[in-house]
Amino acid sequence: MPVSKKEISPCPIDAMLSVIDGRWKGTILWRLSNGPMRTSELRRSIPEMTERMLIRHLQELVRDGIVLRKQESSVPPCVRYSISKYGWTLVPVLEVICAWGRNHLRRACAAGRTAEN
Amino acid sequence: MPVSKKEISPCPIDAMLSVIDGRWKGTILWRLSNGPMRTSELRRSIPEMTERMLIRHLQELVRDGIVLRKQESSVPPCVRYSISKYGWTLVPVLEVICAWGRNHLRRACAAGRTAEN
DNA sequence: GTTCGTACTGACAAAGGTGTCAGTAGGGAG
DNA sequence: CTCCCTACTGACACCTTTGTCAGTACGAAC
Repeated sequence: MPVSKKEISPCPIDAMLSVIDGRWKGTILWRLSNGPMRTSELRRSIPEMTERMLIRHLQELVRDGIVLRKQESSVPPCVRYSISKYGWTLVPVLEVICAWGRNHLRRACAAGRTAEN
Repeated sequence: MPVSKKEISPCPIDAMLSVIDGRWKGTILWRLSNGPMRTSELRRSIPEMTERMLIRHLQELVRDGIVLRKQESSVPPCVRYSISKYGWTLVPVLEVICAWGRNHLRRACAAGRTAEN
């Protein structure tokens, strides 16, 4: 089930990126940062994403210890995902990334190709 | 010349990741953070990377305004790359990423699979 | 008794990033 | 005259990630 970089690189930047990297992981984490959600809730909240991808990403996030999976084995199965205590240490990092990205987008929009510096 | 995500996503996290993402970009930036370097110097300093990849990544970094290309048109061509003023705004972000990654690697090594939470 | 919903899996095709290989120009060394 | 060095390009194969499609179990609703 390949979703992110296969082997664990000793480079810390790569290590961090391998956790975040994956087409929808950022979005999933973003949704979960508002509180626990069921699989189907998550899927419906990101319509462009397929269920297959959701599950593959969730499994990786769980494997990496970022997300917690809690199953109430009722008969229509009910699984709830939430950000783990460890996962919360990731959130400030995402915020830094997000801040830079926002600035980058502004720059990309504003300057078609003006000042480089 | 595909190296990173094709279309510009409106998501700031994706925007930032598209700048960093690429097998060798982190390493290249790391090397350049010690000062300007020639193409061949860079290539030799990262032996596992091919010249082709170096150049593709450098071109993207230049396109994104992170890296500056300075050509002295002497007869054996001499091109020097350096981190731009804008590129330096990225460095603290990389440091945050790196710090988290380092911690993550420690955790991954120490805990084969011990405490989750 | 067929259909719906849940959370998932497996097989497979389509995209896209990465790597390999050869080739470019022009001066210097041998 | 040939080879080496520089920085770079183009064609192409490979492999990983992404996406599509069908199928699983089980109970509840109709």
